[in-house]
Amino acid sequence: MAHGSVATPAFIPLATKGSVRGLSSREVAELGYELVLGNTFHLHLAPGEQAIADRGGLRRFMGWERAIITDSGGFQVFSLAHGGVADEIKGRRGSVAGGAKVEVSEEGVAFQSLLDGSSRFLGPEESMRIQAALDSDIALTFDECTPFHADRDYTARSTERTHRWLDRCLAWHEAEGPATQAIFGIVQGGVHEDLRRESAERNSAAPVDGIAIGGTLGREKAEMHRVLGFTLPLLPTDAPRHLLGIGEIDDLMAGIGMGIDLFDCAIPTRLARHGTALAPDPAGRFRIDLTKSAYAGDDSPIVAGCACEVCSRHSRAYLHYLARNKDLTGTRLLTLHNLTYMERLFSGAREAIAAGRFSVYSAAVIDGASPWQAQS
RNA sequence: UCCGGGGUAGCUCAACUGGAAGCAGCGCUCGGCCGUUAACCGAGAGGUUGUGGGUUCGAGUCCCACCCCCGGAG
Repeated sequence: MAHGSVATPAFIPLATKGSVRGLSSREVAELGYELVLGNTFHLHLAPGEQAIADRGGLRRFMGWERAIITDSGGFQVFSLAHGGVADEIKGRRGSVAGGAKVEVSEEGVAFQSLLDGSSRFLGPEESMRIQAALDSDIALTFDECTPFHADRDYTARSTERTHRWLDRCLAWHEAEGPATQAIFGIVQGGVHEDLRRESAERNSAAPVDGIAIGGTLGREKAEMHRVLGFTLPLLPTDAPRHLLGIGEIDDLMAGIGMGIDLFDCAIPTRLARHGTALAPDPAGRFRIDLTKSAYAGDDSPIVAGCACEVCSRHSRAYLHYLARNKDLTGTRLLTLHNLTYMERLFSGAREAIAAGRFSVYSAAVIDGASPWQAQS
């Protein structure tokens, strides 16, 4: 890649709107990350791709010297219609009303801007043009994220359309896109094996540099594992595989075990802003909610033995106090811890893989060992 | 001491001329958060309306006394 290599498997922090929320780009680099994910949709609405291009592209704009991958915006447009994306994609009924007008056609997606209500349109060519202007190292093709509640017939037609969009993205990129920019296709198909197979074959046959897996992966973790289980073997082994949006620790271990190279997720940064720290606690879903009053007098660090700045200097009591007060310093500290923890988890996985003992490492992590404990 | 204003949920406050005490904000407790509409969202608990009398079918609302708080005057 033009701006550095990425050791895999890797976790990719989200910089949706051009920043890893709460941290400076220098801090993110110092944590060891080599790739962050920006978003076409958000950056198009504000400040606009032209403004970013005028400032030398997204990397220079946000002061990040390493590589950037940009999501195509398909998922975001989808979220406009469905409101609570997580609820919809996992088959729950969303609590937040969607409401925004979104019309999907063969051409692309017409919608109203959340910022000013203006009419907007995003299609394969627009998405690729914007990603070219952002000058990301890796662009994702424009797709429709199939909802859990879509029936098989809709999912089939949607996936077919996403494939036609894939061709249009590649055509635009070949004609006008930056030669240095890599392209990842996206496998859709919902939870249906035959549709996933068709989509995997379609993407594998296309001249892409990597393949991402998107769309709903089912309601339960077991179903996600099932879908990944029959999808991954269909992908070429010589190109990076990116599982979009998945980031709970047990799922990451499972995904790495199945051969996924890249993961991006809002969890470490969002949970941090909501007062929750990542921790080696399977019973607590690998989270510790520091806003709970139980931590008001807890002098221990978030995770004993964690070498991060936060755990080496601050107590749970202090972080509890900061979180209760919605103090920005608390937000930053928890973000630093969570991203440090996630990177430790992945560097541990890389070492374990190199040593041929990933299954042991993974089992230990899922069983409640910290990354450094699982390594030994 | 006098005049005025005020005591309703843990806090700050709602409740037209007396008619079932509030979808109130904050806080608290619990849930949620997975290609970020998210420093966010949802649910719940919580009141003998300062105290004691009185009028009334009915009083947070009116009357009397007292206790606190705020402002002003002496």
